[in-house]
Amino acid sequence: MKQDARKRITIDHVARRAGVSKTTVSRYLNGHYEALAEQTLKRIQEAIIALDYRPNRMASGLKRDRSHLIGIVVADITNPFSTAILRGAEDVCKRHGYSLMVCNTDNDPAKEREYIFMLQAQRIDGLIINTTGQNNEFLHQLAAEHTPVVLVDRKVPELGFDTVGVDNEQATAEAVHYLVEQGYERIAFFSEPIDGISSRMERLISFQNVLRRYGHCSVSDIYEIDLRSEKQLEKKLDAFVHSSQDQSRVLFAANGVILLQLILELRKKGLQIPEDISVLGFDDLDWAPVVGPGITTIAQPTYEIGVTAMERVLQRLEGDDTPARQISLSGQLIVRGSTPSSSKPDGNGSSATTKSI
Amino acid sequence: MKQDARKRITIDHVARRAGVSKTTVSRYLNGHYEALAEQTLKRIQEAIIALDYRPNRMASGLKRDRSHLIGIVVADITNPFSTAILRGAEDVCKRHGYSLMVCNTDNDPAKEREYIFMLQAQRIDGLIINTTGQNNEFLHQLAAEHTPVVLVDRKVPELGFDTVGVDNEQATAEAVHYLVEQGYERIAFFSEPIDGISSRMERLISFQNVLRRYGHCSVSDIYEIDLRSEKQLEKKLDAFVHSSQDQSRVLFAANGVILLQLILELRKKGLQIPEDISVLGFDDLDWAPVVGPGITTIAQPTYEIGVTAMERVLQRLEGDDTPARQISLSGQLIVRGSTPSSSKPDGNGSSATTKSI
DNA sequence: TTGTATGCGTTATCAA
DNA sequence: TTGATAACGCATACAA
Repeated sequence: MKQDARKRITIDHVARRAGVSKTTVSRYLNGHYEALAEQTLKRIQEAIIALDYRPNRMASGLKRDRSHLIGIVVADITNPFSTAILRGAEDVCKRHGYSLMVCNTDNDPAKEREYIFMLQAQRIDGLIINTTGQNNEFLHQLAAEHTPVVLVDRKVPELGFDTVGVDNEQATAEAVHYLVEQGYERIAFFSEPIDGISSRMERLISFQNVLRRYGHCSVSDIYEIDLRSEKQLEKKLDAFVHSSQDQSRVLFAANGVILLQLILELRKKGLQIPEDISVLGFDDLDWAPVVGPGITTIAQPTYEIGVTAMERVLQRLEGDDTPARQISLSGQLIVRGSTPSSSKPDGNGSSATTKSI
Repeated sequence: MKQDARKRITIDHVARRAGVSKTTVSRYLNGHYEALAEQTLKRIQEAIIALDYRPNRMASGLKRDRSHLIGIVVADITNPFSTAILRGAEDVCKRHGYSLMVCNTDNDPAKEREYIFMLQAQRIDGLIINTTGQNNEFLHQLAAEHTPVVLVDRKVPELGFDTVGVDNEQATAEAVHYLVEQGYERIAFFSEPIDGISSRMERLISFQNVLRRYGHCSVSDIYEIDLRSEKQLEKKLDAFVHSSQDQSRVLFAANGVILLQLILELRKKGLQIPEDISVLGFDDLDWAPVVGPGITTIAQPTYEIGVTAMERVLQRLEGDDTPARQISLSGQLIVRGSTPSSSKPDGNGSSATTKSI
């Protein structure tokens, strides 16, 4: 019935051709060279090359209960933040002979759940996840099956998993501190909905803490934007812009997505950066230097987050059963022209200063 | 020896609990409801839920020679062009119960080869690849094993595979046509190294063809830039800038990466867009509207490319064995302020006109 | 409508 | 140093 009668090459063919048993071939495949006569070793090598044999990972996976697959679940694969993490994870993965299964949830808990199920069905060996926080039960299940789970960007304390992300508290504090010192009278915090998302929460809290320490009036200039609804951003930005008429003011964008949306909206309104309003954003996107006078940003070590998360998974896989670790990598404030000192309304122009924090 | 003595739930457990044989359970799992008594069907359902059973895809995959895995190999996963494709492919994949294995090659043929091997080992059911063109032999092998392969963005005629991408000829022609009509005296083509990469080649050829038709002098203003070498872009941009002193001029960036690099370099030199030099880029990146006066771009239907490629794979998987198809999706010229009519050095400001091509 | 027996390609156990 | 044999979890031919 099948088109091609010639079956695929299996370990049996290799064994036959090398004149040994498949056990012996298997030993070779798994690097037990100590237990092989030089003669047989060579014969096996030759047979493998001659037949162009490729071991079947489904078979060995079934037997050993190891798929060599690592799942990675991100909120939005088109977000540069996610892809940088992906790339970091991928590089490490490859080096260790694992492959990545990538899943995109759009922050939808239902989609996330479906993906977790799929990944479980594939018997992934480990999982890196930027979770919505709504599927803790299923994540727990994974862990109970001894599948290491590492959370990136977002923490869920009750899960007790390893966690990797930027140090939001420090990075935000540094940036807000800087803005206050630049003399801004009004500093607005724009974020996607906080929900229970730890990274957003941490940034908000740090933002408010710093302002409170300074006795700054902007403690309540907080705007949560659901980008799925058309006009929210426009309205809320309007509200802030009008309420801060004639004051020196700056927008703190809590992530790269909201940063871009804010800049688009400012442009639509004909507001100039920084003449009419200043801007600072979390996430140092590649276009930040070329928009307006250059956008001041907080650079996240996204690639390293991916690398670190993946390394954590591999360590767990190798038997590390020390308590869960919360790993925070530090961010870096990159000052550009979008946040000039508010007394002297001009500034550094296109030069960029970086400041480790 | 193992930590957890409780083994995983298998089809056997379900069978036992439901009081049937595993054959029957298997029938249920595969949707052969016609062959099941309502009674047993219910009992099986209950057992599955009670035990929270998840079929093991490695096992079923081994038996059926189907992994439910689709490989996707891209040159650079941090490039928005790639991620948009990824997202399209992913959406379709998910709808059909497949999962994506994502691989990143950095345009390195060696890496590409390693990944192809890995994917073969995992017995992927299909492959979408943005290939370097240096591993045709191995891609052929895959096809010989009846694994559908679909090429995105780059064609390799001798491979005889399905192909999905933007219509480079049309899109480029439209854009160059537009630039000529805007009255530019010098139009420079900047691209990453053409090598044998079909999409780059097609854009170049179309570029030159249009200029020739017009008897335009810029037919040889061609610059290939290897971005891995530090100063190449700077030097070549310098060369063009100096050679076109006092002429109206525009940069045609053949993809999004080179576009951004050009803009960064212009800024470093203190050259204004469009006062000192105009710019047009292939790939409508999300920041294009907010850089300078807005960058005129060619929008590629990247998401649709991903969707279409994945659909092609699935069709092949379902037995479609019609001849290979070359699918070209049309691009869209999006006119913004970076390419004003060169006679009247001002223009549309921030408004954008789109023009289907 | 259901069950028995066999095999998918690999690894692990045990014996030689 | 090597090999025979029995799993791994599932699907299928065939029988009942």
